[in-house]
Amino acid sequence: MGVLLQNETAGRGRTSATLPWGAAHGDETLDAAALRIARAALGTTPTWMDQIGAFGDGNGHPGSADLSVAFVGVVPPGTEPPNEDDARWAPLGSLPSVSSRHRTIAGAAFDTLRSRLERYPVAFRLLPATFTLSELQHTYELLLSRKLHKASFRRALQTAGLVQATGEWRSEGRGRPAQLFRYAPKKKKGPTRGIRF
Amino acid sequence: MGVLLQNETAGRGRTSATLPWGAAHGDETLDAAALRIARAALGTTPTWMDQIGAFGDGNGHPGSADLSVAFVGVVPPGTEPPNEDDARWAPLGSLPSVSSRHRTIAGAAFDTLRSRLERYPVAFRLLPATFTLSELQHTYELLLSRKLHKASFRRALQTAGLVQATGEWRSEGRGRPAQLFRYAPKKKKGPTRGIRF
DNA sequence: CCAAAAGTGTTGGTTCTACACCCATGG
DNA sequence: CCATGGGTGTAGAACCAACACTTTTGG
Repeated sequence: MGVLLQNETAGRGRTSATLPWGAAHGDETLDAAALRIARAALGTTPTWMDQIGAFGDGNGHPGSADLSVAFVGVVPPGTEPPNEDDARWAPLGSLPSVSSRHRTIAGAAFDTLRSRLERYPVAFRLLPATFTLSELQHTYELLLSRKLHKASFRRALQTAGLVQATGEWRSEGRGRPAQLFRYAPKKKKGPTRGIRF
Repeated sequence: MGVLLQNETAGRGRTSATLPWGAAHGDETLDAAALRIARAALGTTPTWMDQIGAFGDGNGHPGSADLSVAFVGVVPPGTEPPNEDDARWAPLGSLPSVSSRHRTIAGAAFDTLRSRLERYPVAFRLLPATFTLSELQHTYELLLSRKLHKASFRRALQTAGLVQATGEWRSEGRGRPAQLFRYAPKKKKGPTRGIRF
């Protein structure tokens, strides 16, 4: 679980880190601009993106663009940026030398991702095409920041009908090999769950 | 369930309707600007506000501010804008002569409100200080766009411990009078509910 | 054999939904 | 009395968390 940071030379040889950013062109939508910037920083297309929101603290001078429209995107693990000098993955917990606004945005990105997770199966976009159920569970545990019970997790997944067994097995070092699954949602009508206050 | 629209004179005596809007001052935060604009249009302070997001379709000329940062706010029913010539409530279903972006924003506002509802008790901000349980249920049904079962709704509310009976009763015409309640949440820890895919 | 990780069955408690019913009021 | 809406009890189903257990690999 990392955040992609870019190195910037801020004059006199000093470097600082920022989230990937850029200005929107005059004739493109916000989503298109975000996708373009993400691709440029990452070298590949994110498997999922969504807008977080607009951030502005009012500290800008008139005339300067004191407004950031932030987006979140995710990629499967192992994705590396094209050149390590310009961009690198940083752990979410410790973002070194990042402006306070970018720190706020990174936190909000995590919140947005988590809230989307409870409504759409975003977690699968964070995994390769085939994955083990333990990997899926660990992804959910990372995003939700809490441990999940193995049997309950698998039963809920079975009920939701979102994955399909491939028949392949992968040995992960020690222990019994795990079966690989792929994301294959069946359009099922959830019968409108209960209300939560 | 209405949307506050403002009348604007668009030259040559033609009028069009827009969502309340305004430019942000250089030295105020986005939230402060939204609050200021909402107060000006409404005559009173919304009981709840939150950002929806940024909207821009790339159709603007360079130099013009082709970006809208939208907010939702709610007020109890019966709130009337100061003068009916400038602003009025329009039903959400039929927004006459509103630009496509503002139509998009109005729809997104409803979605944002609904998604916040499932996480925070926003519905109470749409009601007066005291209300009947049926009014509360109807508010939830409006926001969720589905019927709720009366007994289940009240049981869930009881469990959540969010309301307090006032002891007052109100006769609503026909039928048995309904007891009035007030919003009085007790800090209770929900023991981390199950997972939903 | 042993440790480790995958995968499954069962059980008891909680929560939800739907039904049925009683209560109080206006007409 | 009756229609209407408020308010409550209960039973069956669905759900969930925890435990216990078996299976299969590497060392």
